[in-house]
Amino acid sequence: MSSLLSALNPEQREAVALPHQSALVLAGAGSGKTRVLTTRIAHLIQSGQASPHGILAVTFTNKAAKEMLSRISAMLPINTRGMWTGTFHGLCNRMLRAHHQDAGLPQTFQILDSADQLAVIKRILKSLGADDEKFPARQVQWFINNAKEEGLRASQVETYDDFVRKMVEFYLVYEQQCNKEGVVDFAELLLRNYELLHRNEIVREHYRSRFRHILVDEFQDTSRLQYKWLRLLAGEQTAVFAVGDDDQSIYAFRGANTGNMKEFERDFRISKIIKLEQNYRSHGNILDAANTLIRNNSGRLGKNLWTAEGHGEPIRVYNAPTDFDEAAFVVDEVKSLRAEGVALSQMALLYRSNAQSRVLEHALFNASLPYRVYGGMRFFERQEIKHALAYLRLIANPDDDNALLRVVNFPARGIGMRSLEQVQDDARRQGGSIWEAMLQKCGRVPASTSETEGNAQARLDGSMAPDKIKKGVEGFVVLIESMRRVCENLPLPEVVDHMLEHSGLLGHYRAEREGADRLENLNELVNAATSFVHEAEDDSLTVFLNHASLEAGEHQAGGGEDALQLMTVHSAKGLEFHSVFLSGLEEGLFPHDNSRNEAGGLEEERRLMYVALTRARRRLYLSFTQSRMLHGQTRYNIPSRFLQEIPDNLLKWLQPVQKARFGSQQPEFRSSGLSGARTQIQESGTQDSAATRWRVGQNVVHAKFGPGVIVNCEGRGADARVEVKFGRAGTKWLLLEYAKLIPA
DNA sequence: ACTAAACGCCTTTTT
DNA sequence: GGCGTTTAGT
Repeated sequence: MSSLLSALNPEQREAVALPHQSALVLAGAGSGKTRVLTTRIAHLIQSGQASPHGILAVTFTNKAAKEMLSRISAMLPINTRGMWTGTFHGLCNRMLRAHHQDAGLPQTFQILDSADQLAVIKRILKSLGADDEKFPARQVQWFINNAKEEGLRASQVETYDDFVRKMVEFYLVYEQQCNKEGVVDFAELLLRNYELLHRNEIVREHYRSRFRHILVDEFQDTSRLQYKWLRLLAGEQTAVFAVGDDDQSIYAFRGANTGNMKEFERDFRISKIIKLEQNYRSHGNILDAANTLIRNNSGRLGKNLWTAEGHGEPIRVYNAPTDFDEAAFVVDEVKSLRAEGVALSQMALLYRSNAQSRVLEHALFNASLPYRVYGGMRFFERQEIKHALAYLRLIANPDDDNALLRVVNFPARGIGMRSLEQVQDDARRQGGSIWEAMLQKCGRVPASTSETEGNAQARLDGSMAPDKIKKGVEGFVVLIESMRRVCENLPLPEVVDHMLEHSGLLGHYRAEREGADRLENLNELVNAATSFVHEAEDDSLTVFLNHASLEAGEHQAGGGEDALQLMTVHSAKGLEFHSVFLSGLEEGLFPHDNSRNEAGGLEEERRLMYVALTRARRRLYLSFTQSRMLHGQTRYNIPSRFLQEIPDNLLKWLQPVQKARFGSQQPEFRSSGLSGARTQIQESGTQDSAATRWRVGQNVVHAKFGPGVIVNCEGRGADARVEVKFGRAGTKWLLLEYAKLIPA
């Protein structure tokens, strides 16, 4: 038997050694999913069934793609060049670039990230004079992306009422604008490529005969369009090897469709689903918690993880009074874990939403613990970086209106709203780009009409001071032109360098009080360009800019060091750590309030919780707070229902250290373990119930509504009433005289 | 006419 | 805390 296969368990081996046919592998968390995928590829190559050239592998993040490649290289002494690996978006980009003409795109087409897209939409809405109360830009963005996800162009969307008609109108203008500027958004990458394959038989057959093996990681997270793309790309001779876990589907909000697994089974005539259920990652208690929790979901494909390891440690639960205390608790535990010899990089702090990271970061910073934040404000999404990228985009293609508008007056160079609107109007009238309009304004176009145009303009806008306008605009035009000229034959890092200095960005941030971080980031951009030149096959500016759009999250300053890992639960998927801290387990936060209205929202939140739990190998901390500062307001919360879905016997409740002297107690808890912990804490503080007046933040139990927390107090004596937020019954005002509230 | 400071707004998760 | 819009100042 091949040495590749000998290290696998029977199910893994079966999957890896499958003959040339499509297959679906249902792989639980920590069951060796990536291992199966990479070994399969290595096996295909080693046994001569495929060459790297004939393999296409789709992953969900760029990180995963890199990981996959490095693991394959470790198994086989071959170069993986020729193999196509990457995200759906990355692969589509690659293919579109190779066939830009067939796809109707300029060679240097640029990619809009979500923020760019939103900016374009806002601009359009403004120019159309749309009512932004009735048509918020976000909603328009959502509408457009959804339509694209459905595979629909503006002309194809069914307009059944005025509202939709309006939306479609925006969509249409947006489409035209993007085409004019030669930019594509994320959804467009997929749709364009789908249309290309659909329409163009030559291209389609080319790739069909080339890629006889397609492997898909995280299949449960594919969207409808992505699935349709796969189906189009896979010919009769193609074996599609899909690996996924329906319990870890956490991207429904961006179109992921677990139903694809069932469709895949049918469309690709899958005879047998291989299930990987042995978990090699976590100890028993952690796995039991995850299994019990996820059983509350309906419609699962069914799967139960088991481990050959022992139960391990109990799951530690901590109830903090405030988010501040929660962070302090995490810091303490991290310190002692480190003292026990656990590397910081083997500890993760997970949270539901990015906003939660700040308190944690603050505490870690003060404790001088090195940490690294993933996601959140990504490197390529920082404003100074976006400014810099905008200049680079203009160097690559000055017709990029979006980029131009971003930096035309940044740093300030005397181009105000007035003159901008003018140039924009001109551009619209002529159907050209803003850049072209600017060139004309400055009399820089030798073309036939330029002179008369310029004069006509000046007359039209007689009320303005044309000289002044021209001055600012002209300065900008000269700047961009000179940058383009100088950078034409410069290597990429020097282009960046030159741009940073001459655009005035460096000067601007040097002069700013709080500009140090930004300067550092800009400097890091030069480094990013340098390493890009070393790694990429094509190191042109255009490809670098694409890289920046598609891999916004990958790059970060200060890698290398042993540091604590901070990230959202979403970005933790696929990773594992010795110890995991999951913070903010509160109703409204996790599960998040916004998920309540969405169909299947709660179940998705639960899968998210499942993902979080299964990241831990050895130790797992769950924490929640009674009050939390969020968006500048204090919120009072009750513990997450997910805590109650974990069996009590797996949990160990921790107490604030300063209370320890009271305690013989490993406290005994009532059936709901939750209120128990709090009782304990309160009793050690103020035993007297008379002394504890009703106060905001107080946890209470109501006979009918169950547990809740006081969020507001009002009145005295007989009129005294409190506003209580209940877990199940919502928020209510209660008269203290009548409502039988019990302090919890 | 342009800039900078001040105010009110929103804030889930990501390619 | 960041954003876009409004306002006051040059």
